[in-house]
Amino acid sequence: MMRRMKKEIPDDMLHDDQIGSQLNDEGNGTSACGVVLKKGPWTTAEDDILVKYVKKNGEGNWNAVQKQTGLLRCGKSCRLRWANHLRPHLKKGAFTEEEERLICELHAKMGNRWARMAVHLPGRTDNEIKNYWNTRIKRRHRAGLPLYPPGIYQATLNNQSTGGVNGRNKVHSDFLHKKSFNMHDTIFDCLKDTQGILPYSAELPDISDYGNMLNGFDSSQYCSFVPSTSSNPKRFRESPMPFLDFGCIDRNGIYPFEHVQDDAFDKLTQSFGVQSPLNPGFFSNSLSCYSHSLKNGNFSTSKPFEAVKSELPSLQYPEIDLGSWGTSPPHPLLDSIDDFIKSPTPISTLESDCSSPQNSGLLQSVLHQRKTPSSSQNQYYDRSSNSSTATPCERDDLSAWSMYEPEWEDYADPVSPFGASSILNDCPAVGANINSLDEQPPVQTDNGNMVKSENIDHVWSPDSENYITSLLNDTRPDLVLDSDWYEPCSGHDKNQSIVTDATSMFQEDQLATDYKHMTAAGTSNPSQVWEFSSFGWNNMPAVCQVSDLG
DNA sequence: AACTGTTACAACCGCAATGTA
DNA sequence: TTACATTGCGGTTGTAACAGT
Repeated sequence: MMRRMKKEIPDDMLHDDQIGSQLNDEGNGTSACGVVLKKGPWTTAEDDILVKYVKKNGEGNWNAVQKQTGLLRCGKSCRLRWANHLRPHLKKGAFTEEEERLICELHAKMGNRWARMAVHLPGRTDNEIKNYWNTRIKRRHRAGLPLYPPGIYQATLNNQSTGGVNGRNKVHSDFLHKKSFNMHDTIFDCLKDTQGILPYSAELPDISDYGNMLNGFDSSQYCSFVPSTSSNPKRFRESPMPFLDFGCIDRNGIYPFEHVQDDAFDKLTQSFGVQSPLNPGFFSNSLSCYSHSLKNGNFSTSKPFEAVKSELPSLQYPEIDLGSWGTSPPHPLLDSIDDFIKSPTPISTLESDCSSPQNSGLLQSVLHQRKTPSSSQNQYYDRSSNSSTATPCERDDLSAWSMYEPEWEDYADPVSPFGASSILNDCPAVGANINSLDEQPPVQTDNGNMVKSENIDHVWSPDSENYITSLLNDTRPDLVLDSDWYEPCSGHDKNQSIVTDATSMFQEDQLATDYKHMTAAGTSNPSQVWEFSSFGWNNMPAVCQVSDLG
């Protein structure tokens, strides 16, 4: 990676506008003593002051720096400067190949948890890693390459599948994580106004990622997603998904979806200025599917919404940390999905209205699409027949992961889920070397400069059926009781029905397309690019996380 | 040489978590 | 228990340096 050394800025080169305009921790650009604080690049003199202070007083109490030294920097800025530049044993310079590989692996596990990643890279700061990764994202996006090197994804899956008793649910959790649910705030606002209630957030499917999923299957694009309008994902985690007023839930815990108020969707549509798939018909019909399914399935004695939640295409619940399902705020509709999965209720009775040929289920639809020779993407995903025999356990060299094995559960990331299409698109090629960074080494240009290029020839080609099967086996072995669970009339009606019911509402490509348009129209910022086919490049979720650090 | 686009880096911002009086 | 301060984190932005045209 090309590195540049930034010039140190002498004291007298700072402009006036770099002084005092910063909002410090007190929020007014001044210190507690009313001193106008400076912002912008640090000077060597300031560094010296800070270093001396830390040597004398140790780290911490950063707000005291200004008070004791007169340094016109807020405590936060001092801490950052020290942590990222001044503290000893910082490793400067380009990342080594080993470090780059490690970052990829760590990101696959942790997502955008830079600070935790930095722990594994001595001398490197979270900021460095973050910058590196963001640059990598742009670079690879531009090159049309998958973000993760081959082997990362599957190895991660393998690890999580064997990484502990908690792996199952936690992986599932990541799979569904809300971070990938980035819907314009307007949705929340208008619905909140209408519904007046912000129901538990976990029940609603992530429409955006159903779109992602569909498009993800369909697209060779590696990833993309709807950008959040909130700059802080933590905020988004808290954003409920108030599509429904669960105050209407009946005493059996079943939500009568017919009660979804149409005007809520009208508002929603209006907010985006387009006719959207989020129209009343869409939701009421789709949700009614669930309702009927649940009712028909005699879910009243179980916890229907958990079932729905879990059996949606394992993809999106706005805020779910399966690792903490047991500790989530109690909701009458939420409990362990396993209760449902293990329910003695004959699954045949769960056949819903959605199980019509027209609504045969997202996964089935996707699989069918994959099987269709005319699929525009088949070329891309086709791979040798022997690849289809590969199982997660057979794939890749997992040695690179061994060092993290004991820590798997430490890196469950409720923030960085499996992305729907990320999962499906990021599948490494069979036999790919996990140690490969999927990048070409720097190429020397005519003038001798080294330019890092992308290997555009690399193709990740998951086998749809085996891949999804292994995926679900890895993520929800309790769900996928057999590898051919998705096969119609395979005798595994239960599983199929579950998935079918859960995914039927989003199985139409047009829906995803419409919603894509809707979201695009909904942004107030014309320059903001809304991508829908999968995850966004500037906010790539982890390939997987297993559990939360807690 | 001028311009444009990209990269790498530094720093800021807002928020949440944690600590403390 | 609560209010406030501090710390930590991740996203975003700004910009210098560089590459290509």
